Amino acid sequence: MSLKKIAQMTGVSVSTVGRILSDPNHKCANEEVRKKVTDAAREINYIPNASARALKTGAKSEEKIYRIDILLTRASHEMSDPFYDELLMLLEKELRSSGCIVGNVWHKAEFSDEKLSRTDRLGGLADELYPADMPHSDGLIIIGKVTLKALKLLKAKEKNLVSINRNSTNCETDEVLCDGSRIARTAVNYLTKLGHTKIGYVGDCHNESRFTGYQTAMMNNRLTPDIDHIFDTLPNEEGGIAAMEYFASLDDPPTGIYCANDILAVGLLSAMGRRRSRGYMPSVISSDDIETAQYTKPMLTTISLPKTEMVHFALMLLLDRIRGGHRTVSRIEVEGTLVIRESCRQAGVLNEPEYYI
Amino acid sequence: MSLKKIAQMTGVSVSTVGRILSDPNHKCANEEVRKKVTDAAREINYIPNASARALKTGAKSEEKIYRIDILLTRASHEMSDPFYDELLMLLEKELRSSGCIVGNVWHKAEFSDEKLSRTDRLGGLADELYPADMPHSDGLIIIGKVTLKALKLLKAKEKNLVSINRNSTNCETDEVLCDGSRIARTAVNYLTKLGHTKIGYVGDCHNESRFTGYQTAMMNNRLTPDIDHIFDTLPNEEGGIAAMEYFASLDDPPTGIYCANDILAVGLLSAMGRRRSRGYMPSVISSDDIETAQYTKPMLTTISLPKTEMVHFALMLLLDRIRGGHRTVSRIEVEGTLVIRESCRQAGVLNEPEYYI
DNA sequence: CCGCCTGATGACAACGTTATCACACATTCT
DNA sequence: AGAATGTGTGATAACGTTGTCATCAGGCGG
Repeated sequence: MSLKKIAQMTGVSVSTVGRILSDPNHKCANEEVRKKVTDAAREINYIPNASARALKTGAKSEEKIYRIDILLTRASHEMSDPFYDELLMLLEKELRSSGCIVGNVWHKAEFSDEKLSRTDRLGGLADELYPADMPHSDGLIIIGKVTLKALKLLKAKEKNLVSINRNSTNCETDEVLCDGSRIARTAVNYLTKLGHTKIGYVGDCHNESRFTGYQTAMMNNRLTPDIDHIFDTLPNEEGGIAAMEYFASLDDPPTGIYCANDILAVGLLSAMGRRRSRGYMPSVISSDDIETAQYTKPMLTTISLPKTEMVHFALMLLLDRIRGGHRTVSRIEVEGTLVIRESCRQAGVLNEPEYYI
Repeated sequence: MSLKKIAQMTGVSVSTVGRILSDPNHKCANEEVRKKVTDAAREINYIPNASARALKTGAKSEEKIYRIDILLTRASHEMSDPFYDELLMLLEKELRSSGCIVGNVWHKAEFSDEKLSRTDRLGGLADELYPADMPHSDGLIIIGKVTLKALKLLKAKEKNLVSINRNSTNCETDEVLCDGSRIARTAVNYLTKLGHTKIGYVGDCHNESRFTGYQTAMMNNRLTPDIDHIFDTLPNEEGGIAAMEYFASLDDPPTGIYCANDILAVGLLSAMGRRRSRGYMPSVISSDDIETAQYTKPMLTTISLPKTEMVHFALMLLLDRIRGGHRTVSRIEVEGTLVIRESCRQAGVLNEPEYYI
């Protein structure tokens, strides 16, 4: 399979074999040796190694190695949410193991914060990411939400881009997403299957598909959500704590609570631990499945988003676009999976006190 | 441009640089060294030499050739719709050009016809496709609708499968689809942009996302569809003809008509040709973009489904599943594109009579 | 005869990367 | 304390090819 092999077969040097087989003109060697070598080459069906040849000659490689940039954006209230960091980590891993190299990694809030989205500010940032003179990377993967304006500015600079997000679609770029509504429904359905009828919601109530999912799931189960059981808050740990304190103060609190994301539930559970004397220990379910969900007390039952697959698909979509496999805007939708741990109990059964030390 | 260069810049060995830059896990080196190296790499815009890498690692680069089966199903009323045949043709082409082998190609109605979906009948068909002793292909691509029961039986026999469809999701398997509702909205929006306010619908009105899309688009444009302008029919050529005859008989017919698919529009246009004496020549738009849409008179304006990309993605999804790239059910959604030909005119302007010879 | 050219050949060093080994050093266990 | 384990490194050897050089034989003119 190599020049060396042929050299051994014929008893001549590697140099001679290489010379004979690579020179198109039949002028470079003794006729007798040449025949011996070409015969041997034919016999073992010799195919020159393109990589080695390219390496030596410095020519273009057969398979290009792509350089991919990453932009991680989050709104200011999402700063504490580890979900994005986990995605980022997995994405870098995926890039490397797919033979790509990680270019610039930006971590910015300005692109997703509405209040900062004045065009000039955004233009400045887009220029910062892609200065006129700098050589481009081959593509950009955006994690998190980006305002429409910012997206258009970015798209003007870099047309190979794909975004990964918890949910919601922007319809402007290739995108990997999870149907937030479906996720919420799965969560609520699980609570009802456990017998819960008074099911609360904690999280953002505006422009949040998980909230609408909660509503439809309640409706489908013929339950009408008590207005007092809906706690509208920014999705962070403090919000969870506040929600717990609020619910515990109610005369008729929900027995099951769906938190729009894990970090809310983490806050809620920690508050529950501190308040265990009150005896109010509702079942809690959320969605995302961040790392810490395995280490709460009780361990958090949640709808797990397939983070590994999300970054996998994002790269797949991006590479396909770079290579010209598709041209129209495309979306990949993945599904969440219910991961049952400890934080949900049958209705009427309190969570075990020993969890809350 | 090489590891050596970076090694010189940072003062560490080539080995360390290589290890840091190619190891997917962040765990292989001192954090300080790692930062120094990655920074230097970024600075000189390092791109690994693919040839060298392939040379070193890719000595064993034999790519498996997969054998893929195809199942084309259609309901009895869809038999005349060439959309599926075009998908099939493109899919076979895509398979071949991707180095796959086309296995069995079945063309069956039984799997999608509800009335035939008795379990024993379906079990028999699933057995026919996959007899117990026959060696499996590597995967199956389904074009068209399949009843849920049939899908489950098939899935039991062949777990690598993906389905391609006009719209609607089954949530059971990997799937490539087009949002029917969005397509209908694009079509209706185009008609309103041309000034039409009396917009009719021709097609299936039950369980058809294109119909709901028509309705929401009308609502969004503050138009209330006249009940007389909605023609409920099976989506075939006869239905289009019948619709035309029906609309022409109305005192106040729609000036623009959205047909749920091209084959309806083809029928409608042919009827319009024969009836031109009546002088009723509405704008007509539909969706799918089958081949014949280019050859009607007038040429059909339609929302084109990216058929090539659909089959491309179907194979991509299937191969990724076969190779273990993802495990949860995933969906790829593609978008239709408005293709403006001749069949839509400004409101108030009749279609040119010369089109209808 | 010597020196010079020519043509054929082999030895060897690159190309840039990754894999293997060995070493130094820190940590833990017996 | 000493041994066993684990960590971060660097030196080095491949991978298959091509380019550079040295060698060697033979032929030529001087």
